[in-house]
Amino acid sequence: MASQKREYTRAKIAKAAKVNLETVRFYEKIGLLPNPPRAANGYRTYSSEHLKRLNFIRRGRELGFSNAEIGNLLKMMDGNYACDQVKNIALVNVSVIANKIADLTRMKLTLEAIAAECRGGQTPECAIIDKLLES
Amino acid sequence: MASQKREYTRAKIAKAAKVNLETVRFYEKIGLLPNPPRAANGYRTYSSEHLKRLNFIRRGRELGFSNAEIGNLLKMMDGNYACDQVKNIALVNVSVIANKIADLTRMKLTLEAIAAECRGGQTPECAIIDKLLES
DNA sequence: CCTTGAGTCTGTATATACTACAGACTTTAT
DNA sequence: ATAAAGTCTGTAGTATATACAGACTCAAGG
Repeated sequence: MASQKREYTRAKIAKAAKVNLETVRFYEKIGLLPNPPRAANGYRTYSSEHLKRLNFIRRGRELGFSNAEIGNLLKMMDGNYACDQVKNIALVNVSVIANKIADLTRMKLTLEAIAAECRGGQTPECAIIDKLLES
Repeated sequence: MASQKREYTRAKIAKAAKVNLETVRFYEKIGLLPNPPRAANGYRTYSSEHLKRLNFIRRGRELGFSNAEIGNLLKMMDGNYACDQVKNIALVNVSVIANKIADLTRMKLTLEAIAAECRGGQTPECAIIDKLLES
């Protein structure tokens, strides 16, 4: 018995999946989360299937997948997928992340170097401004 | 003689400052770049002052400053500024960047670990999907 | 039963930082 | 003279949400 057949309101499922209340509706709008059935009053009624999917999305986001990539992973999950394809998407992401880290590291070093030259204080001369103005 | 009193069209200044043509107009719209005088035909005529500013903006962006922060730096440059304030902005940025690097590093390690467990191949079971579905 | 507060509904606006396009006009080159 | 290239404006789209207004419904207390 993996998950019980529970029902959730939007606020409840948002809390359970640790995403923002409005984000749930947003994911429905962009097709990541299937539209839940509505009660007689028009209120959405989510199931544990929705919760599982929302958790999947959140974890994917935490690992740096774009919503489009998560959509692909979900589509694969729903249809037939080969492990190869999934692994490929993951590895592409690893290299994208590696590039971002390299960029940020370069930025940080430069910024630290510039800031270190700055004497601070109340003087109107500033090494940082000078550096940014350099031709 | 730092910079000659040259004039530039939008395409020319964009190229000279290494920013996208449309981005120039965008920076005017959000107030980072002062509106240039217009020729009789309505065309913008930029000066070397504009080029200096555009270069400043680009370099700032490359160092991870937001447009709002660059706006502050430019305002300081135009008025009276104290080196202290500038340095502060720079150092706040260093720590923001450091946090981003830490986040990305964590993401990358997790993703690599998950991908390493994946046998690949054409099987429909996938350690990556399983990991994302984990409760 | 009535009121009040909380929850939900929809559509739309905001934020960041651009990029792209349509339709009209001007300038430049052949 | 004509065609290509550049410029103008306003607006829409990208990605990823978040927030709000105004209407409606529901649950609890007196």
